Amino acid sequence: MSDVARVAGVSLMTVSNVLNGRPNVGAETRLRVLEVVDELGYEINLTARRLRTGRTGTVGLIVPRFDHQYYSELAARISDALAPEGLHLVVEQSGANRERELSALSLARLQQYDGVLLSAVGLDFRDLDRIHPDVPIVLLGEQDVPDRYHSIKMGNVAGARLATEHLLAGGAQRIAVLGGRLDAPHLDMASSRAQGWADALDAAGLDPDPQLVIPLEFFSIAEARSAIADRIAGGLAVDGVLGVTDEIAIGAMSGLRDAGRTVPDDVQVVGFDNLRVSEHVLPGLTSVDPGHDAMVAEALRLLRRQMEDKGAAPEHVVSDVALVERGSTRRPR
Amino acid sequence: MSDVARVAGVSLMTVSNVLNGRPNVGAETRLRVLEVVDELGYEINLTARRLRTGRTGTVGLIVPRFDHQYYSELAARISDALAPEGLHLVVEQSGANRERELSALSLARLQQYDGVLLSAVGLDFRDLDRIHPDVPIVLLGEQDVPDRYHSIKMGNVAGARLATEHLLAGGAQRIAVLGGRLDAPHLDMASSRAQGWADALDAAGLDPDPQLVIPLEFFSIAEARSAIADRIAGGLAVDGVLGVTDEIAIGAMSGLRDAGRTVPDDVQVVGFDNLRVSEHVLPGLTSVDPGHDAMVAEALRLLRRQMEDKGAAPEHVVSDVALVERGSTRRPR
DNA sequence: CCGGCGGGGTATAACGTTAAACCTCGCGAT
DNA sequence: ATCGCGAGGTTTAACGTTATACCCCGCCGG
Repeated sequence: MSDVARVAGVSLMTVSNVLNGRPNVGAETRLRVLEVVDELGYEINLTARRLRTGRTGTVGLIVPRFDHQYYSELAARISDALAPEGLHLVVEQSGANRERELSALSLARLQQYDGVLLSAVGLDFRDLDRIHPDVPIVLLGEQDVPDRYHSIKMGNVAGARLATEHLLAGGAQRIAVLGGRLDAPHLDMASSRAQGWADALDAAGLDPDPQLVIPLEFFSIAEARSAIADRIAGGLAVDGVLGVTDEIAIGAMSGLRDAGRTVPDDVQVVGFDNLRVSEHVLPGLTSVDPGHDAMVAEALRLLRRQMEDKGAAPEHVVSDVALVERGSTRRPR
Repeated sequence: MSDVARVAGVSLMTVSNVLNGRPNVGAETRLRVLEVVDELGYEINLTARRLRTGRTGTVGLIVPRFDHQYYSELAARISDALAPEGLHLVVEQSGANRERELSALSLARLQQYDGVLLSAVGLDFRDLDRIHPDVPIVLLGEQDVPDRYHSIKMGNVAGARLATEHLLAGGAQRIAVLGGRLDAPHLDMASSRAQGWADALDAAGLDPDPQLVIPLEFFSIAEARSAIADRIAGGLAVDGVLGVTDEIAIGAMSGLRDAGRTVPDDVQVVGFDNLRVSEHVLPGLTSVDPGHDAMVAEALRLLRRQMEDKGAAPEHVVSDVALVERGSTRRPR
């Protein structure tokens, strides 16, 4: 910048003023400066600007994995929603293991953003309590979180219940919850969706059979596929599967086919998340739609509120869920 | 940091030295400093460090869309590969439209990273020529790029040819290339894969029928699905489909089913990218594997080379492709 | 004719680090 | 006795911006 100033024969501040469109610069001067900028190929140093101003124009999104579709769709939605406001999204992967999660979460890293959207499944309360950043944060979450954070939660229990009721209405009696768990220390995604499943069965006067709760470690398609196929090969009787995510449900459909079952005639399948691809797999996957757009809109609203007013009182929003019926389940009779 | 220094009764530099594990700090002093750091909850300001040192420990990956699976899988792979080296990956979306692409590409933004992996489809030569950054860059690319950049290219032509030959071997005669185009100004992904298709047909003594080149705008599953269904409804005779990406091929399978065709009996389908999900759709999607791990490894090698030696001569690597056969195509007879 | 004011512009001091030079011991070798 | 040296530490000057205060000049109203 000082090179530009020298060549243009003005002061540093004038160059800065021109570049930032500030007033009190003469028209000729402005033109001359812009010319020199172009000529020298000068580009502003965002790091220095950030150090000086404290603003970055950048929002960070932290997700456990880039390659879980739910997160990549989320990232795309948020990025698109942020663009009109002149804000930029950058995405970081916190990773499966704790060490990397903590490193991504270190206050130091978070402070590089004007605001942070944190979608951290593995995270537990104590980690969150350790950090008390002055960066605006919104937790996008599946699990319960400390009250002092702003948060958007999915209607996990309600959605899983809706899905399970739909399976029951279609005639299913033995519904497995693939990827679920019942004994989690905190109410995380896997356990709250399993909870919705149990609630629906209870309400229907059925006993949730622990055998039908099939935990998964990585929540991947491949893992889900082999898990359900193995159980069936092991003699488990099943006529409905609630995948705790769409990816798991997609894996389940393949696994059921591996095991010689047809969907939806032998076994109905329903997923959770309503991913874009779910409409296009064969048969189309019935899924719980968590209201993506509303979640994103709310998340950004909470973020903006904090950016404008540091002391804004935490809000906790729970998104509405809805069931999207497709070919992997039978219409209620 | 100066607070820490004052409370610990040492100089700023000593605190800095402790925090960076530099020598020439006494054991007691080190301990005392660390205590105070903890007590005050001090966290280093990465922006200031970056301004001073010029290093960030961060690599940027710029992709057109987060929610195209190919890119999210790529991001995950790269992030995983970078972690052991103590480098951090952040991902930015350049977006579909030119304006946002240019903004993501502004030298200013790129300079925030120690290195940049650029996977920009929409980009044309002139954009790339405008920037001549001193940040190490590797182009991950589908299209031809200026020689002065380091680049990793997929074996697009070879892969598409392989796939088409496989369809021919399985007995297909009228093979559509969904998402392809032949008249592109530059050899981008869509046109180089279409080129491979044309090459294979030529070699087999068949005439590439322009009707069978079905261009797409967004390369989305939904678009592919309706495009193929519409063509078939319009009377197009087809017994093989080469989707230029796996997502397109997945859409094609749904569209074929919508049109009353079965896969692979009526129509064989093959994709390109070998996404994780492709193994698990029904039927399994035959796909061209572009050698993901090798590409990532090479990309990082080129990046490191530039980081270590600014003036390193540009290298251009083309990845090896391989066909992965699954249920969406017939075995050669 | 003077005071005030606004347009155009500049000088200076930060923002929070770290590289580099430098300082001061105490100790062992000469 | 002196020198060199290394361990432990400090001082200073950047890195590239921008906020703030300030300066100068011409013009307008009273």
